[in-house]
Amino acid sequence: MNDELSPVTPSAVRTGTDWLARVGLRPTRQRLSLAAHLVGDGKNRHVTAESLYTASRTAGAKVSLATVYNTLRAFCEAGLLTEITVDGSKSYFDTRMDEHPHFYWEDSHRLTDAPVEDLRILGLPEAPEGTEIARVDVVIRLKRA
Amino acid sequence: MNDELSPVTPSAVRTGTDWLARVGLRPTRQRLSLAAHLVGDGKNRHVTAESLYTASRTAGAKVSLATVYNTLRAFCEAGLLTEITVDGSKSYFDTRMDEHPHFYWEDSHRLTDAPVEDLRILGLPEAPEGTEIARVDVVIRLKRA
DNA sequence: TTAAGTGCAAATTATTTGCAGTAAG
DNA sequence: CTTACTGCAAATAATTTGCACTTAA
Repeated sequence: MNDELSPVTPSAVRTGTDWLARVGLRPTRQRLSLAAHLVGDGKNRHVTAESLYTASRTAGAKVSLATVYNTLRAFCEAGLLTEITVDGSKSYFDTRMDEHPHFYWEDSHRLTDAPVEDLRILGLPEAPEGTEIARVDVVIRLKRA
Repeated sequence: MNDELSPVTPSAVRTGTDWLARVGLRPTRQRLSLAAHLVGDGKNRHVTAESLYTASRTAGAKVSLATVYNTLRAFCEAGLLTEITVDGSKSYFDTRMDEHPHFYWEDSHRLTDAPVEDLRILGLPEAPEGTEIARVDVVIRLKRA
């Protein structure tokens, strides 16, 4: 639920290491530090390249922004993250891999999980000929009341 | 359903003129030509700045890309269009203003209306304290079967 | 050792903006 | 006339890439 910073404890590093090992990604220093931030405390997180970069550097890690971009892409391709688009300008990355709805806070530009255990989408159309449904994205846009 | 080109007939121009008049936007040559493409045939359409620019020029209109961008933005602010984000890289603009789900064709990067009259979303969470739901976006991502 | 990963800086892509010229009311 | 609109070209923002260097296996 909290989104940006998780302390990079030894156990966080361990978790991150396993996370990478699971998909056969080479555990480099920077990947480990990014992984620790992403999954270190077991909670799921929503980051942008910029926010993860800032968080990592603040925690003392030495990574370049380009590597953060490349790493996020690599994690996505390996199936460790999902990319979510809500804002047009930037991409968000979510550590939670199952299909679930999001809150998008329009004023602060933040993305969080929507607390829904019982969301039901009924009457979903068939996928047209020759296609299949890859995913259904549900984004609940919130504005200040 | 068809998305890019609509013939710019006299009646299309008339429709476009009314469309602009409704929100008090000055009917300049380029706005009229873009409007004719967008709502000229009464069907709703999904365009990107680039696709509308190309379509307009192909039809002989003289507009600059910058003006297409500015105009799309103006139309949005005036409540004539909705901006939809699915792709991260580009923005799509929809002439249909009510809340409705979309198909996003991942291979061709096209956006169309999903044919659903009876889509029901149940169990939607409450908007958190101090916020209200601005809109719920549903995007059905299609991939080649 | 050796292919994969990293970090710059330069390149790309989508979009916005400044400002001089043009046209609508 | 007068203010809004248009069209370039230059500016910006997010992201990617080329390439020499480093490092995990």
